[in-house]
Amino acid sequence: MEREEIKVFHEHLKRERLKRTTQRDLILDVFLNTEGHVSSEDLYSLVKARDPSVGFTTVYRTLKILKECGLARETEFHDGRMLYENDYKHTHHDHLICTQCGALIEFYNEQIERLQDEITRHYRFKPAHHSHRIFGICADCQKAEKAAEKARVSSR
Amino acid sequence: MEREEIKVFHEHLKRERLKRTTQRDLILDVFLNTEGHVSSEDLYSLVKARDPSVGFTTVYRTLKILKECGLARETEFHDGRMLYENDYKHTHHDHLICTQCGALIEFYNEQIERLQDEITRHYRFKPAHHSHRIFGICADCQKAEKAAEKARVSSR
DNA sequence: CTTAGTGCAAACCGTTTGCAAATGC
DNA sequence: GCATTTGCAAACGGTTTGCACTAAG
Repeated sequence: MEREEIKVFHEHLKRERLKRTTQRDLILDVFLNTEGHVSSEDLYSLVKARDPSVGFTTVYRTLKILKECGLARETEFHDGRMLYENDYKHTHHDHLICTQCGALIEFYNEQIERLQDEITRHYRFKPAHHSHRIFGICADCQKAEKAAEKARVSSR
Repeated sequence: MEREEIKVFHEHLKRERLKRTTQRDLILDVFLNTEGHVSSEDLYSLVKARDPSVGFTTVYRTLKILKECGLARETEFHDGRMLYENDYKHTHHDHLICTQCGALIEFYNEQIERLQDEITRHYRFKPAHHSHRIFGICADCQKAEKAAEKARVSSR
């Protein structure tokens, strides 16, 4: 299963006349072993743990390549940092983002996707990708808020 | 009509125990006279034209206040810069963003809005705002691309 | 007269770049 | 051998902050 992603990567390198290096192979391998969303720093420290000689710059540059060949998907969250997730043959989804605790909830809605197609067709716009994020307070944080409120009232 | 926005602003200042200053009044006034999307730099130079003594920092800080009281809406575009638009009693819309020329096409879709409500309700998520952006190539740039392609072929 | 706001410069932070040395092809 | 990649350090660009000074309430 992960073989396939490695193949995609190597074919992309060949197609673009980029070189296959031990660093790039390592970074891909580490990336494929992550779950969910990782920042470039996260990835860097994971890579560093396996080979301390690898530089930050190389991680960045490799992430860019991973994006280009569709292996990584980049999403920006509420604090302005970018997070990456494995995107190869992963079902597309968008995000609810809790601005309090940073929680990420994935959602997918067939109808919204279809409506988007309609919209782009209407404007003769050739869509490449989209970013649909809903910011707010997650269920847990709402509960915590209510509990805090209660405590405040009873202590008066 | 713009009176109303000024009132909203002054009431927000009072409510938050912030002070009304000539700079803040000026920045709001300049902002209300812009059309469409402006960057903080744009706004800064417009403000500067009316009072060269105003600093960048103050424009930033005031934009933050304008966001807080719902007068300005901040959207991030493809190059990572933030653009601001007058959001007071303006009908909500989202954006198609041309990654080639930077063109912004506004769209609004009632059904998508409704589906979003359904989704947040399902996750008991309290939505504050959303950002729905579709990136791709606008009709004009597609035309230009095709024309360039044609020229390339015929010159062979 | 007390508190908040201003403008400046410096700090910040994630990202990008210039470059000499190292590596892949 | 030639071109690309690497790691480092320095640059970048938009934003934020510390601070002495100024102005609002």
